[in-house]
Amino acid sequence: MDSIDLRLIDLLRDNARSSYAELARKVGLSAPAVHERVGKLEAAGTIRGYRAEVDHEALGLGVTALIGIIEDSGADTDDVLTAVRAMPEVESCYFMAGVESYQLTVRVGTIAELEQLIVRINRTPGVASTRTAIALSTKWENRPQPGVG
Amino acid sequence: MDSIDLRLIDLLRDNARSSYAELARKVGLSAPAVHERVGKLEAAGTIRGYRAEVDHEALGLGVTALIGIIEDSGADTDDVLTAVRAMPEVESCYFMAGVESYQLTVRVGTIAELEQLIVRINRTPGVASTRTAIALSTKWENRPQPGVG
DNA sequence: TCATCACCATGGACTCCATCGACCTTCGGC
DNA sequence: GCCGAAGGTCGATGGAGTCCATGGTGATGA
Repeated sequence: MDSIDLRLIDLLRDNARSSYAELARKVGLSAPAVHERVGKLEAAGTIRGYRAEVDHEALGLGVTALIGIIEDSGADTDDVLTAVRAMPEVESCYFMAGVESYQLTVRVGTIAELEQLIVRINRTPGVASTRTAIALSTKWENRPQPGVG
Repeated sequence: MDSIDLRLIDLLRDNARSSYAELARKVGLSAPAVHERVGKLEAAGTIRGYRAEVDHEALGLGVTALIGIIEDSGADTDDVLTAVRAMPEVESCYFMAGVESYQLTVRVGTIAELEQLIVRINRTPGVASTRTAIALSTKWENRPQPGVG
């Protein structure tokens, strides 16, 4: 994990479809060398995968919301987690410090669908209550942190 | 935008480095046809880009937090936004409905750095107060929603 | 200080892919 | 029924991906 690895990571976070030859030119190595380095970063889990970023509105998922979950005292946390994991609308899920055990990022097409999702989460065993905040607009998302990160 | 486009999007969200030939095999078209479809999806903005996903802990950014910003009454929203945009630690930024105008996802290396970041945000003109919640663990992030999205 | 070992980059070779042009099919409108 | 547009397949070619053998370099230990 040296500075060349970091540059490769930066380049791949900027454009994951760059060819190895292009990466090699940019970092000043040969293509096989880059190939091996990237392979090792993948094997080590430093690079987890490659994702296309989409325009959610264009795909009919124009409503983004953040939902905090407060658990029942004595609830089995794994049950809540399993139930939430089964909901495809939940894009991200963090286990939090504080009153709200989980913080979710969800994406749905309409406010009506959001309502149904909230109802479903509230009905989940172990969930005491939820708090929902709706994103009116997304300024930016998943912006890579250059240099290190 | 037909079902083949949606499948291509799903495949690219799963692995953005798939070759056109591989995508072609999976959707039952020729490679040039897939090439043209993907190019159109990119040109239309439906596909915004391709990003490598990294293990943030491995890169020394093990602390994730969510920060809500309450603005001063009468503050210029653009000033706050510009200031926050200049902070590389801020990975995502949503403009929200509710008391907290902005919701940020931030990533730093240590709690000390988080403290400094919060101080910096609080000192930003237009910011009345902030509310920070720390993620103890990330259950999942940026999970693609299959089928549509 | 020198020998040894392990690791990594290089360069070549071979296979496969990206991509362009030409032609074909299908569908809508006239 | 004909024509044009859109979008598909096919074929060719230039370049990329990837494997392998070789050589150089830095660290370790005697």
